[in-house]
Amino acid sequence: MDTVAGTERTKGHLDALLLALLASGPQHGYGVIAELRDRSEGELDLPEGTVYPALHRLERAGLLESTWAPGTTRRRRVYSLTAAGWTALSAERHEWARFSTAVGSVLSGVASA
Amino acid sequence: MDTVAGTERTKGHLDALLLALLASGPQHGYGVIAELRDRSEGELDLPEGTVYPALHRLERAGLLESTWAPGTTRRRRVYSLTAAGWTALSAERHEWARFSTAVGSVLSGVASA
DNA sequence: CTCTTTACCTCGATCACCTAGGTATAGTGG
DNA sequence: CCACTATACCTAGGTGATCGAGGTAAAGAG
Repeated sequence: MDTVAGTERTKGHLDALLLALLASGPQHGYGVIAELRDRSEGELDLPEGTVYPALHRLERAGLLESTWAPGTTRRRRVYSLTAAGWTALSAERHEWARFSTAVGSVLSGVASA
Repeated sequence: MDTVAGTERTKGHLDALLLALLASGPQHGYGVIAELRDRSEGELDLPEGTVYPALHRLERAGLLESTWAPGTTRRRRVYSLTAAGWTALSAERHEWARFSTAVGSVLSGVASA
């Protein structure tokens, strides 16, 4: 079957995913993709063309910072959260909570009126 | 504050929301918007420019059918699920479950490797 | 008789995301 | 030693979902 991304959309939650993943520690682009796949049990398999530009954008926005990995054989740009990134992550988590609760209650057919 | 939609972010789950809402019974466009708002406690406040075209699209796709409400004073196009619509809803529910589980486990920082 | 609410509709812009393409290095099997 | 695969990075441009803005009309409220 189709994993969510690849054929489908990450649906506006890309930033949250990237920030959350980098909350466990610095990671480079290719590694981010792999870990996202692992943690979601294959469900989230984002293309490079999605992830790299997003990392650049988050860095420009001041939520991430990066350095070329020192002492590594292969060239790797390693990203980590800035203070602003942690704040943003917190906001994203709350938003996800609100959003998923809202969608969940509609999908499960809860009438509130 | 910002509700999720309006600033956007319903991204990709629109069909699921509309089908799920109509699963509780036939409803017209304006009513769909209002009920979505109620059931999500104001969180999902979708603009008409989003909902009406989506209903038309779902009808063209054979997932919904509509009639002009008989005996109503005001003109209302009432939508209800077709058999295909119920099937699609079931699929959408599963997909939401998989997607939200995946995002949830990334956001909560679960390492599976 | 005006204002607000209900109720419908569509065009066009925006922007997030993906596809497709490209570079280069390190390890592996023959 | 040479091809192949995996790692690792990157971007230009297309596409399509969603929304903003605008428009019509009838009904109830004041």
